[in-house]
Amino acid sequence: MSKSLVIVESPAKAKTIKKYLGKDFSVEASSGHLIDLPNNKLGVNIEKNFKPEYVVIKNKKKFLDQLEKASKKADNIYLASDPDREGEAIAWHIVDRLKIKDKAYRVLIYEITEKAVLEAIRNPSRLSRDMFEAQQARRILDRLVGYQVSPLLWKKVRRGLSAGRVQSVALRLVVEREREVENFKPDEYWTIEAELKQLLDDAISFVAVLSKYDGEKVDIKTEEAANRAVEGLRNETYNVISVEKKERSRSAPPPFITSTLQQEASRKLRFPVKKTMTIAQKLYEGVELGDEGPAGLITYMRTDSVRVSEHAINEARGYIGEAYGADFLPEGPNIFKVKKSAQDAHEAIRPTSVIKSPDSVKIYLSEDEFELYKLIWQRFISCQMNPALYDQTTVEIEAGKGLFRATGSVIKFPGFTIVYMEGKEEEEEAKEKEEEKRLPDLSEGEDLKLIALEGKQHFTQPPPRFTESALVKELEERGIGRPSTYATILSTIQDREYVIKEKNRLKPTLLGCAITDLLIDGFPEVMDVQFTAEMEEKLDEVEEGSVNWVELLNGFYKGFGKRLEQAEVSMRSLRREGMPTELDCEQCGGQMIIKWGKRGEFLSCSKYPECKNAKQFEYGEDGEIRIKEKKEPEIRHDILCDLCGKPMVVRKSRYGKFLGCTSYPECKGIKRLKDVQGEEVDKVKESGESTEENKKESKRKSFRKSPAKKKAEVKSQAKGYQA
DNA sequence: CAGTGAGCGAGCTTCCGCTTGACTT
Repeated sequence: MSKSLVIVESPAKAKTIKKYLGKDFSVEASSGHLIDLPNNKLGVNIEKNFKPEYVVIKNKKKFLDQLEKASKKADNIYLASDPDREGEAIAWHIVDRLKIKDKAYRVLIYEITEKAVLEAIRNPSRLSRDMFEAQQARRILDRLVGYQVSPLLWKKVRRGLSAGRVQSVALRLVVEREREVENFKPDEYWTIEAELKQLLDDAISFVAVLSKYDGEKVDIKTEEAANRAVEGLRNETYNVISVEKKERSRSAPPPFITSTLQQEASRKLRFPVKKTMTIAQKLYEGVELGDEGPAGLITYMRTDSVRVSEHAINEARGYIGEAYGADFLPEGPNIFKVKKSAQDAHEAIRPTSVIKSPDSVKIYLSEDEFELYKLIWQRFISCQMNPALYDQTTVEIEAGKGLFRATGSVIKFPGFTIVYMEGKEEEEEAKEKEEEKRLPDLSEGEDLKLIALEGKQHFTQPPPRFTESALVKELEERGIGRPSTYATILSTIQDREYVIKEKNRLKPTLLGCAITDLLIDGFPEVMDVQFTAEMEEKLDEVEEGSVNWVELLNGFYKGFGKRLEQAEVSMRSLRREGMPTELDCEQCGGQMIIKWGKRGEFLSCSKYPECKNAKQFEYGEDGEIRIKEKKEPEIRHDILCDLCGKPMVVRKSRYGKFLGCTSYPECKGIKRLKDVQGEEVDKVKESGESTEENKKESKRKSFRKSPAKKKAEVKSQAKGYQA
């Protein structure tokens, strides 16, 4: 009997698939990519048709060795990495490295059900060079941008900065939103609201809003105009002229994909994007369920598709029929359309088994795991349920020249909302509440009693800053970034101090704004939000075999290479000009800017040389700038240097204070404080103080580095001490 | 007890997209 090896990406997936296949199959996982461009250099030979240099990724050698061992025992090797561009490249690199072309087959598994897996294994194909080359082109393009523009920023702005096709556009979106907020001029407007009720004794009141006056749409800008309108309408008769009832239905939202899961977990559970992904990973990999043993509770959490396996739909329909009754179960399954740009390699995020209701597994989960699982479970069940039905009533009321309007909405049938309601952003939520008010049963021609009539002042609102998940939504809609990278994009732009979180919303720093402006100026094509979409179109052509991958890169580099050369000379140097800050100069009121001296960054007045104010500073927790007041050295004109006769100055060392010559380093004259005038030696006190000194010492050593990197250096130093 | 300061400047930073353990603190 011949032995077969199946290679997948995820170890959790390997475990599941193993159960479906017989003992003639062994299943191994690659744990993602094994081969990549080198980390420490460009690794692309631009002159030689962009020839890439491939190396084994650090820490991945053992996975490759493991695969090699397993492949030697196998007669057939099925490469079942994910059925998308990256998966194809993973497969290609493995075949290439292990030299197993003769016994290698490609297998495309779209859903992890027994039936689908067996069928996929039964229909193997060959690897696709075109698809691999599309991935290679994508990879090289990103490398060319990232590894050539970033060094430009080191040179022009500050060390450690970064730029890239994805992160720089994400940053741009945040910066542009901020500018919309800044430039927003709130407009005043007024609404006229009438509180009315029927002429019956126990009638309940409702509110109608003036929509037209004298046949014109209401547009009131000032308090005076509002008062005039109120006065003109106060003594009119309020008469119902039309009552319109309409049935409205709302359909269930599709099951989760990565971006929508992140949004809902953020709105409903207040989870940051990263937390959502960590918990989802845990639910996917498996949770110990008492006697039952470990089980993966959800399908794969990094997906861009709303597709659901037939098996899962049937299971959900069975559950809905039983738990909620036939009224809630549609005649056929609800099918959702997969976005055209989706790679569709995985199913939607759903429970692996609907039977495992949130409550039935609650005791095995942490609070957060339970909440996220409940969210995923409910969303999935609800997506196969009937729409909710509402009765919406619109009433028009005439009062002299004024026409008032009131709307109300009553739920008739809850449908899917009995299980799950989609979360709303604060702004939307307020609006919806307005619309969901009840109206009394009114009839045409009926006169109403006016209880109150008043003008209400409003202001138009600026667009809100992005939350983390709102930015992910925006990126996803524009096809920028992938489910596996959304969380890292957010950390990157925050780690670089391009963006900070303020009240849970993303706000660009001055550095972020400055970098964005430089990049838009120097690389307008790459910074265009359309760039990725256009790149994807061309990658599709490479996949189809109609365009060669080198051709694609040539086309891109023709313009980009020129931009690089240009930017090298013409990009503004913020190192020279100074980086703007929020701080004002205390001497002349001008703006303080960060400049670069021989000793690294310092704060300088932008009016230099007219104003010579300068300050030392350091970066605090959130990248904010903390001024270090520099003490003027205490010059002792009464004490003179033994060697050259100049005055001496009190200096500090790690051992305490001493006197040094003012003309150091030309003159190295030194005196001890206690030797002059019998003064007390200002000794450095106990150990606590001296470690404080040591800290300062190490900080100064690394003050030229970006704060994010400081941590890394402290680590490597600690290692050095131990060795 | 002895010794201390300032500054030069080597080598380093970085991308996007797959995936998890392997690290110390």
